[in-house]
Amino acid sequence: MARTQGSHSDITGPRIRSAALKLFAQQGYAAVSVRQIAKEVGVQAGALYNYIPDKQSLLLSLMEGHMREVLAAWEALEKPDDAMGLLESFVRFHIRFHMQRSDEVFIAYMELRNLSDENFATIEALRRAYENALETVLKQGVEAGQFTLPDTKIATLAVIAMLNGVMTWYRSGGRLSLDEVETVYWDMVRKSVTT
Amino acid sequence: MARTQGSHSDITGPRIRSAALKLFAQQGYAAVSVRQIAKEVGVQAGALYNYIPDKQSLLLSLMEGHMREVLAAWEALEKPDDAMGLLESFVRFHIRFHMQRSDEVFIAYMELRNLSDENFATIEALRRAYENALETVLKQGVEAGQFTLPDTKIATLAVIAMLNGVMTWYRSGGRLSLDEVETVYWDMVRKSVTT
DNA sequence: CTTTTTTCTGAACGAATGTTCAGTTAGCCT
DNA sequence: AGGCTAACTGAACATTCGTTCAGAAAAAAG
Repeated sequence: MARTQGSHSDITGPRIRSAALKLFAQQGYAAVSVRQIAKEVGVQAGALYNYIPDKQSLLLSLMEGHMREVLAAWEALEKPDDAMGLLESFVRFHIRFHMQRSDEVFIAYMELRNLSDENFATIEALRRAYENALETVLKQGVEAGQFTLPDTKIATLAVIAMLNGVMTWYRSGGRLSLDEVETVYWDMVRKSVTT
Repeated sequence: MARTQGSHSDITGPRIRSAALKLFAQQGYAAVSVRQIAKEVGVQAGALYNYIPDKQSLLLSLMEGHMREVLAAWEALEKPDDAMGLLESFVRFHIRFHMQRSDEVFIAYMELRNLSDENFATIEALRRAYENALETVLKQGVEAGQFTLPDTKIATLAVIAMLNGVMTWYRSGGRLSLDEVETVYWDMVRKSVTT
């Protein structure tokens, strides 16, 4: 056997990415073998190398793609002008967007240490850009006198950490709807940044 | 060569644990080889098996030991009676204790997926016990009318996630002292649970 | 239908993995 | 001083790892 029936580059490529995404999130980059990914796709290990230079590049590509999508989605979002409305937008956006892509998020935050120095710097810069989006909102609110924060940098990291916590426990179909969860978190965030 | 100069069981044992702890935290359980740990200790790979049954047991032992220490330290802490004081105690305790053991914390939260089902259940139960310590405080505060929370379970997870965020960025010798960081976080937590 | 190109197989590579164990030596006990 | 035992070495085991590549088969092009 060689080329199989119905085999196409534009189908196998994405399938490799999504299989790798799922497995990396489940077991971790280092614990997943190339052969495991190939098996999930239904192909031999060697075939992957028509699509990726090596395993590390696959990881980088997944992480970079995700980070750019988050940033683009936030940019594209219609936002109110005032700081309070902006912060609520951010909280709800963050929870909703990240819940839909829990695998990507998990990888982007957990596999940083498996990146080479150069690749790490790339991803780190993108993450900083996203954090800056939130810090900008917080700063605006502090200047307008709407928020009371001793340190917007710490507050930024604290809020993001808090929101990311959702993904460790929330499962759709549970006790609360996603909208209810958003509201609960928004209440806590709002109170934590105001007096 | 065989037994080396100055070799002792009561020295090598702990050294294996601390080397493994450091390496697992840095690179992840799956990415660290038994030979790597042995090299850090200054010993051959086979020697480790005088101290551990296998690699997985070493991971479990590190995680379980850490979780039990956290629980014991919280139990042993002198605590005030009122919910507000209790919550502040918890926030400051959590940050201080976990900052001193960032490697342990990182492993305990990140390597759960590398545990067998049985071992996972063991660790998960301990983690639940710690979360319950916080939830008990929150419930007490809600009953006393000091806290306003729609859902103590979510609030528990949100607060812990927020506090754990410290460890991703705080480095001693930075702009803020640990005490200042504690205070900033306590302010945010306090405001988030009150009206 | 024939040729070319794309896509994949299957085998192979050296290196690294976790684990076992017979043998060797250092430190302790008498 | 000599024997015993605890502590370790070094080699070996079968697997598995990421990666390469010649060749085969399917699809596309002519």
